[in-house]
Amino acid sequence: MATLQNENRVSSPIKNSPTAREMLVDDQEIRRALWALRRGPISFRRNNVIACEGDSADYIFMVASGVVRTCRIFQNGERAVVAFYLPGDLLGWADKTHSLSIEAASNATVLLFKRTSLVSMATRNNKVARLLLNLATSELLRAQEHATLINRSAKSRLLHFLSNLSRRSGTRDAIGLPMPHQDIADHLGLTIETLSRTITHLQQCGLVSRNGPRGITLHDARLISRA
Amino acid sequence: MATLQNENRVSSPIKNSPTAREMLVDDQEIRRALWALRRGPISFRRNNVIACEGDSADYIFMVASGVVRTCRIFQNGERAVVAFYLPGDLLGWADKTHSLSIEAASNATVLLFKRTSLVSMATRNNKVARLLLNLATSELLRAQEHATLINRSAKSRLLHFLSNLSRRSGTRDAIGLPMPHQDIADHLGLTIETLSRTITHLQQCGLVSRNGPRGITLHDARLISRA
DNA sequence: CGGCAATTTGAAGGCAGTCAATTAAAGTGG
DNA sequence: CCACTTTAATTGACTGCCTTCAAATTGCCG
Repeated sequence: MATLQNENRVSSPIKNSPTAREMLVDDQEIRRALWALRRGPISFRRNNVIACEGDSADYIFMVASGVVRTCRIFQNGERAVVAFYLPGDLLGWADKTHSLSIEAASNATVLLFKRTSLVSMATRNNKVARLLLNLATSELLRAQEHATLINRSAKSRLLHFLSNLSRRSGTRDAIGLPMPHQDIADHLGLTIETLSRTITHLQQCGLVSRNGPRGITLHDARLISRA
Repeated sequence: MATLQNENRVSSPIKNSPTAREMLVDDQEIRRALWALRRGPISFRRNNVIACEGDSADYIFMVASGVVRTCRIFQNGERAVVAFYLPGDLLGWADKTHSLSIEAASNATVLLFKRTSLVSMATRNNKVARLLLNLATSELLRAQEHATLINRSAKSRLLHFLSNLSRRSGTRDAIGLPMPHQDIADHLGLTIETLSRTITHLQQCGLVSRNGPRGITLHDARLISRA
C-alpha cells in the first residue's frame, strides 16, 4: 500500500533511548539508592485519579504495574490523553504544579518519589543525575514524536501507536491493549468510531489481526522497532 | 462565538514555568558559570541546518537571536515542524543522537554548550541542576501542550499558537511573525491555504487584525496568558 | 522596473466526524 | 451458572472541515 509506506517511518528515532526499566536493571547501585526514597506502592483502580491538574507537584510517580494516563479536559468536555505510562516509566515532571491530571488507565500500582529528594540526590550522585536527565529526555522525545502525528492520517497514527506500544511493552507480536478504545482514541485525536474502522481497515490490509476486541497482533515486522 | 470559547482554554498551565531568559536574568551567578562554558555565538542564515537528524548530540544549543525550528522530514516529502525556539531557549536535549533536524527559521545566532560539561556542572552546583531540570521540564510541558492540539480545529490551533508566541516573545499585542507561513502551517499540521483562510476568519471575528502579511495583532486579552 | 517567492482566494473532492442503531462484552444479583 | 443490566465496540448513512489543485495577487530584493 503506497500511502502506507510513504506516510510511516520505518525507523524509530527513539530506539536509542533506554526505557526506565532497562536503565534501572542496568545499575543495581542506582536502583538501591532510589528504592530507599520510594513511598508506596499505592494501588489505584481503573479511572481513579492519582493527581489533579493544578495539584502541587511534590512527588514524581513510577508505574509499578498497569497503565497510567495523563489527561487534559477542555471546557467543552472533550478530553485529550497526552501520554500513557507503562511499568518502569517515571512521570509527573513539573515545575510547581501538575499541568495535566494523572489517572489510572487500568488497575495500577505506583511508587512515589519526593521531587526535592530526587534532585538533591542527583547533585550528590552523578549517575542519578544522568539517569534523571535521560528519563526526562526520553519522555520529551516521546512527546515530540507524538506531536508529529498532528498532520497524519488515522491509519498512520494507529500504526505509530501500536508499534510504539509493542516496543515499549516488550512484546514482539501479540498486544493485549491494556486500555479501552476511548482512551486510545482520545490519545490519537480520533473518535472511537474512526478508531474501530481503522483497526478493521488495517486488518483488511493484512497488517494486523485481532484476538478479540482487546487483542491485536502486528504482522508487518517493519512496523515493530527493532530492540 | 460559542465554538471558540468552548474549544480554547482561557488559562495556560505553562504560565508557572519561567522561560530560560527569565531564569537566567534572575541569577547572575548561574549566568556567569554557564557563560564560561559557551562556544560561539555562531550565525546562521534562514533555512541553514544547524544539526542533522542522527547527528551525535554532543552539544546543547541556546538561541541568542532569531528563531530556530526542529523538523522531521517524512519519506513522502512532508515535513513536521515540531517546535520553535526563541532567544533564551535551550534546545537539543537527546540521549546520544538528535532525533530531529535543527534549522534556522530566520537568520539566527546560537550559543553551544558541551552536554557533558553541563551535566557535570549540574552535579557540582545544584542551582545549575535545578535550572537544567526546569528547562527540560518546561520544554516537555510545551511539547505536551502542543500534542493536545491533535484533535482541535484549525482556529483553535492558530489561536493557541499566536497566544503562546505572544507570551513567549514578551510582546503583549502586536506580533511580527518571525517565520514564514509554511513553517507555521507545518507546525500546526495545516496547509498554508488553510492557515491563510483561518487568519482571515479570525480577522472577520474581530479577534485579530493584520499589519501586513507578517504582522498580527491579538485583540482578545483573554487569549494572551497573563505574565 | 522586473522577477521570484510568499500569500491570498476560489472551486471541488476526500477523510474523519456526527448521529443513530446494532452487536458484543463485562459486571451484578439471584 | 444463568438472566439481567450496563458498558464497550462495531457498522452504516450523511455532514462538514480541511485538503488539493489552480489561479491571481501581493510583497520583496535585485
